[in-house]
Amino acid sequence: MSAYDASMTEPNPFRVENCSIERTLAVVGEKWTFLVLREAFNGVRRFADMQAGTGAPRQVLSARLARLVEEGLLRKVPYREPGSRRRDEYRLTQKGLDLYPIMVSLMHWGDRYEADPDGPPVVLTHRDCGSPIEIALRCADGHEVPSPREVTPRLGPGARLAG
Amino acid sequence: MSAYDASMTEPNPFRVENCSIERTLAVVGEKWTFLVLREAFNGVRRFADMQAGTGAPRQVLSARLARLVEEGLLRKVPYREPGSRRRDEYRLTQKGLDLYPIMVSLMHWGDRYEADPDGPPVVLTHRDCGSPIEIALRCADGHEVPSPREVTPRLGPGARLAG
DNA sequence: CAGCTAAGTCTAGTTGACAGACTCAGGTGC
DNA sequence: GCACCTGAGTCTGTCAACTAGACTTAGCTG
Repeated sequence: MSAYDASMTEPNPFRVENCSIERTLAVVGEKWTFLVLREAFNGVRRFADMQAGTGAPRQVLSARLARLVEEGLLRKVPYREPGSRRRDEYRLTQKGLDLYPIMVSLMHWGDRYEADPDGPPVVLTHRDCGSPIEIALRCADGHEVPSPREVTPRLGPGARLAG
Repeated sequence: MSAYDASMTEPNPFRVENCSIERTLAVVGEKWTFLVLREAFNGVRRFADMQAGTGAPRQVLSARLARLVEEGLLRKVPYREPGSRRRDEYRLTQKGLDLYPIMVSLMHWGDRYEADPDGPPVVLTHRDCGSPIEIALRCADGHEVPSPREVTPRLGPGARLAG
């Protein structure tokens, strides 16, 4: 997947029927799910707080939480406030935590193109030194890869070409 | 936005009403749009090819293309095959191209957690040296930041706290 | 048992996706 | 000028998901 020359009969010779992006989208590729995940990354764990943070209708939130638990991105952890019944919180699993680069990328693009004129509302910083966080594309040899144009797709071991 | 300690009254002190993630999601936060963008990054430009690659119903595709043009992520470029009328192709703008880290992150997460047992279907490589592409989180001082737990959010210049 | 409250579930109306068919609009050949 | 062509839409009725608001559930406490 890169910006690619279209002077071929098949516009995309890397069109696979088991595309990983599409697999990811099947799990998280819609607004409410992303917002739930955003809340989870912000440490929000309880239903009511998730609802306040996302603005999702309860039915939508309930369904998304159940789905994310089922898919293994969130797990339920029981808790009980004094005076209340036992309830569950929702916490990110490692599988869920590994979505972090996606969330940061979404934020940075929004910071750049959709933020208010005052600038970004939240800045992510390195806990140890305080410098802002960046997302970098590089190759395994350590080269910087600043643009999609310097990326060449290759068919991988699991490639199944589509019609 | 990081994995955060929840032992406070406000579960998320960085809850802003102008969240950049949410701004991004308002533009691209649903399946069909991402699939259109995937095709665009793969060099697919024409309606019929977009449709073949995404599987989107024509009405959905037409609406998404129009929206992406309106939002400035795609632009229309006229073309004409001999024997045919003038038509438009759809190409990524810089604004659209800057979504690349999101697309790569989606792919990598899918490669890791949702791919077939044979492995990823497509591997992105550095054009100049052939090594696989990676996404790295680091800070502006050059430190590696391997986990959300090493990230500290701060309110930015545009922060508008939510209720 | 009544009251409480967080986390769901329900319901009728609205909106968007969907499959399939139809239309449109320039180019070409007759 | 007309018929044919074809890629890019547009239309339509059905189905699925979202939505706002209300209601229910299920443990705990007094």
